[in-house]
Amino acid sequence: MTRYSEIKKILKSHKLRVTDGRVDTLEFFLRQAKTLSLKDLEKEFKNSDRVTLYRTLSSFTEHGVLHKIPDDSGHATYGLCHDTCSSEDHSHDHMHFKCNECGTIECLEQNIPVVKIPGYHVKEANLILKGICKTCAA
Amino acid sequence: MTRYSEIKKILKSHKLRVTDGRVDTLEFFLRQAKTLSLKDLEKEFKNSDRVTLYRTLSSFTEHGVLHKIPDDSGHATYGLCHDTCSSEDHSHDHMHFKCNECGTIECLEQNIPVVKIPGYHVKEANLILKGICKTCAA
DNA sequence: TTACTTTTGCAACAGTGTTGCATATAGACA
DNA sequence: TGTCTATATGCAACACTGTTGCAAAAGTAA
Ligand SMILES: [Mn+2]
Ligand SMILES: [Mn+2]
Ligand SMILES: [Zn+2]
Ligand SMILES: [Zn+2]
Repeated sequence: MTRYSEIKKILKSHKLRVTDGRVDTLEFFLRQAKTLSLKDLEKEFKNSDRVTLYRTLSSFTEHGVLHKIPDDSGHATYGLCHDTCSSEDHSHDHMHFKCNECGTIECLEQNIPVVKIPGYHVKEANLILKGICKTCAA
Repeated sequence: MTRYSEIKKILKSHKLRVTDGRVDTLEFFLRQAKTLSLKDLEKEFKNSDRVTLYRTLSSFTEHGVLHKIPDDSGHATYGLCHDTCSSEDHSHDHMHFKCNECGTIECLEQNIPVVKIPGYHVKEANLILKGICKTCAA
């Protein structure tokens, strides 16, 4: 199976129309294998419209191809979902790591510990660790 | 001791000049006893300049009167520090809770569990829980 | 009171995110 | 394959938070 047909398959399985821009964007995510921001896409696809890239990220997130990683920096970052995610079931319990040196944000394997607080209904948890990543620490 | 002299004392102990705006802002934080954003201050102090309020939050944060609470919504929120915080020592390990209904962000007593990841240097952790707060759940 | 330092108010700008709308295109179906 | 309809795209424009520069005002210490 070619890379292109694989990407098309992913898009279709998430009920997304196959367009050139979406194929390129998804291919970029798969090739980079790391989280990306709108800015990253803008740099990569200089001829593409900013708003279209923005909407690509939105629809990917909505359809379970990507998940939005909460960040206080003002730069929204996106990471690939696992195969299990769809428009319907789209949940993530893993934590994230932001490197103070290279700036990359990584999805970690580890899940966020369950926290219970008397009187509260906890429905969601976001844990972001900061420090020096494996690559930069080496 | 009057409220005003108490507030003056707090400002001075954090090496901040006592100005009308700072007294009002700190008084508001103490009275509300909850986290506040720049927007909240703008609503309360309609005659004040937005930039001045912004800088008040900045200097308070810098001098250990407030701590900035990371939020992905784009609204930076601030909470009072404990008495122990100063310009020098200004650390927080507690988690925060954001209510999906009333929108308030609370500082929780509980500290964030320590997470270790092989190969990484974790220096900071931010855990934000979301759901329904005690007041809204009742 | 004076002299020095910091804060304030105003204007202006930067950056991200977001919407509306006309046009182009993908996917479905005859 | 050609036609139709819903969706995606490109462009312009806007909303909003955060941020800086600078001159005038105010705080503090001598
Ligand atoms: Mn992730
Ligand atoms: Mn707090
Ligand atoms: Zn790194
Ligand atoms: Zn609530």
